[in-house]
Amino acid sequence: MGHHSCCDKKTVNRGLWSPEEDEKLINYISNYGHGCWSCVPKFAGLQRCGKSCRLRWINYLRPDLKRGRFSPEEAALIIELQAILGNKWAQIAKQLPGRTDNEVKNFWNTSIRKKLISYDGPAIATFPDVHFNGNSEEGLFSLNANPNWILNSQQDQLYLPTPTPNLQGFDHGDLKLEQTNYGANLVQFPPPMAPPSNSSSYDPLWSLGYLPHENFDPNQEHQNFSSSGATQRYIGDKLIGPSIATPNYDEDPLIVPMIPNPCEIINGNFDPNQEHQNFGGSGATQRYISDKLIGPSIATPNYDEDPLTVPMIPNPCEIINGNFCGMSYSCASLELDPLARLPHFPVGCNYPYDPHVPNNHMEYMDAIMSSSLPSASTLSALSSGQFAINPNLPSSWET
DNA sequence: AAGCGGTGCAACCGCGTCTCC
DNA sequence: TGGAGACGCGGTTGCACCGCT
Repeated sequence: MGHHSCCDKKTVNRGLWSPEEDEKLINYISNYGHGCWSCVPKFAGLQRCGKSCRLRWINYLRPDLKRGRFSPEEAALIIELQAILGNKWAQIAKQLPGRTDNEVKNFWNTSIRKKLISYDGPAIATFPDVHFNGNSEEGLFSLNANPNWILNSQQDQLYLPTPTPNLQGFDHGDLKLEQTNYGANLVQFPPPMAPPSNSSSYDPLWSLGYLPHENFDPNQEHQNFSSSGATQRYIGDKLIGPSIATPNYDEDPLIVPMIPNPCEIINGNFDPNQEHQNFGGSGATQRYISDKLIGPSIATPNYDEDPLTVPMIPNPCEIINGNFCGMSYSCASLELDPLARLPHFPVGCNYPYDPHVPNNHMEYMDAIMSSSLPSASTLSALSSGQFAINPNLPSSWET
């Protein structure tokens, strides 16, 4: 267990910081800035190593830190970002003003991950090959957080649950959701664009990964994913989602379905044996009885016949909150920097899932959700049939 | 009231990356 | 170009606190 070079001295204090040490560090950095961290303890009169000073300042003494419990919005954002980025706590923390990577990491490990682990069994047992950014636990989380992504392996289509009725009337700019036709829930994405140069001006349409398309017709059948197989798409020299099917829609735009939310699952009302909650339909079907997977291949939902054939998906914010209200998830190519489409979550805003709160915070969360869908690697796993969905969910994930 | 276990968080550790010479 | 030091990050540990018995 080697120490940082400046920490080798036996005279260096370790362990908890005393108020006096804190004061010294605050005074020094307030007056001079930290500059070279290795020099800070010397000039500040601290018997600490520079690394320890840096950690103490960043994680505890910084004046812009927001202490206290994580809000549901922050928790939801952490969950979503973790699904996107994996355990990149520093990057996640950058999206949470006033929070440190250590804080986010601790919150994840103590509060969120526990809940996922407590509800892991079937998902792990059923889908041992799931990898998400090379981290099996992240894959596990993705499965649990979004347990109802259904991919038609034959058509290379990723079926995502439809929006909940709560979203009726929810207007994403020019995008109109049509609840009664699953095809209408496939949102069309034009070719990805660069984010606005002024990142401070949040454009919900950009964050959602799409722009209004005047030719969008929610009733057109071919708004499903193309059956022509996976198509590679590039932005510049960047490969975008090699396993994501290119939809045959006006020969160009990406079509991505919206994801609904699983009130029933979260609330414990989900019954996998109920027909409308199955993922049944044409093609091979996966069914669960209790927690056992019945049938070897991927379900193909038949949404045309029964618009209620809607797999549900948990809403992370609701998971944290212990209650649930619906909202949509949208999907865009995640090979773009997902954070480029993520706004900073407004601090102290109202809980955006509250359907009674008529503000546009829903869009923030939608932006988050839109970025939380599987990465290309996950989609590859989906398309190769490596895993499917286990509808068994905890009856309650109270905070 | 005391013991015990669980929980949350501050801090440490090791390693990868960056920067400078 | 390579080496050394500094920095940043993710994983882990240890301890204080709290609730339960």
